[in-house]
Amino acid sequence: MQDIITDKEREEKQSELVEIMGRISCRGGGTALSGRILGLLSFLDQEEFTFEEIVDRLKISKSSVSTTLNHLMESDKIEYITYPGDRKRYFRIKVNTPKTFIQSLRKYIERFEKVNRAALDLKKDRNSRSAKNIQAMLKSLTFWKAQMDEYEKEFNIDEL
Amino acid sequence: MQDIITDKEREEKQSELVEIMGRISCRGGGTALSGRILGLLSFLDQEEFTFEEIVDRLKISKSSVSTTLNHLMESDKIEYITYPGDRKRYFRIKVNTPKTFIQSLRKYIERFEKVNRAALDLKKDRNSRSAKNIQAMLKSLTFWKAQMDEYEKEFNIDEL
DNA sequence: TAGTCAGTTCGGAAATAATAGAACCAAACA
DNA sequence: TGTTTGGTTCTATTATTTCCGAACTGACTA
Repeated sequence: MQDIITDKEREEKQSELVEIMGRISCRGGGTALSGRILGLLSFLDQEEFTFEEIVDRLKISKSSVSTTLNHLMESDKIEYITYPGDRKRYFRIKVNTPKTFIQSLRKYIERFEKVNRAALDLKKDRNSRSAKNIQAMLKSLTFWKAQMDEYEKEFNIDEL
Repeated sequence: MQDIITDKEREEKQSELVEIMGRISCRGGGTALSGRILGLLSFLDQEEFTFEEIVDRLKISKSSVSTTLNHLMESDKIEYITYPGDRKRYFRIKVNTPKTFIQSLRKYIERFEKVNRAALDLKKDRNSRSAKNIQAMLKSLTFWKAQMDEYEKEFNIDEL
């Protein structure tokens, strides 16, 4: 049964989700603030927000918005567009963020793998408990890297 | 060509890796200290370490070691064993840690999925740019959850 | 040329997290 | 009974992160 919901109610609920995103984003490598900005650009019905709108709606300082927007652009999570005769930048989420998400995870995994491989090479006894554990770990890391390749193949959306 | 390496050199290199683990572990949800403890228990040739040995080797305070060891045990990364007539606890890494690693990731993904699904439900226009982006995201989250199931099946080592 | 607009940059305050220090405690033991 | 061993717990201290305010900048505009 579909509830009838007013636009105002809808927006309130959306704003709640924005706050939740802020909370989630702390884990997942981001600040509360970057999470809320991502939520705003993603969850509201409005598709593009100016700098000022973001400041007003989220009630965060211009400086924080400025630095956070730049981080989010650097990490390819958002982008902005402009309109002729309008100085403002209109920010919006960049489509298909998940790919970049995986890329940073891959980097982490690769680093981890490297250290563990080095540690294994230094082991006196490769059949020791801890050496075997490292081997098991490396095996599963290999699994995940393969899965990532799979993923990139499957979701390989055309880059801009 | 295999290099000949003395035990001393080996241990030095292993200790270096322990420090690197400390650095890596910051990302990956842990403290530098917990990373170093994991490295110590995992990378050295010695398989079991007492509380005191950890304190001495890593030069961190008893209190920090105590709390960190307890965290690591809670999150199933390490365990200890005892020997009759010896009060000391002998700490060692718990085999097959990777599984628990995936479990925490899964929890995060599920939370993220939930918020995004809620946001999608609140969208006025499901064909809007941001709505489509959410849909794409959800699709890839589904992919990863399936991959995790796959992983657990493949690496399903017998629980203690 | 002065003034506004749309931000950026710099310094620091506030909050939070990580680590240490010291006192404490329970079990074993002399 | 007092003392040592093997830790724990509670309270600082220190470091780091996050965020803000205020001053600044460069492009445009009146």
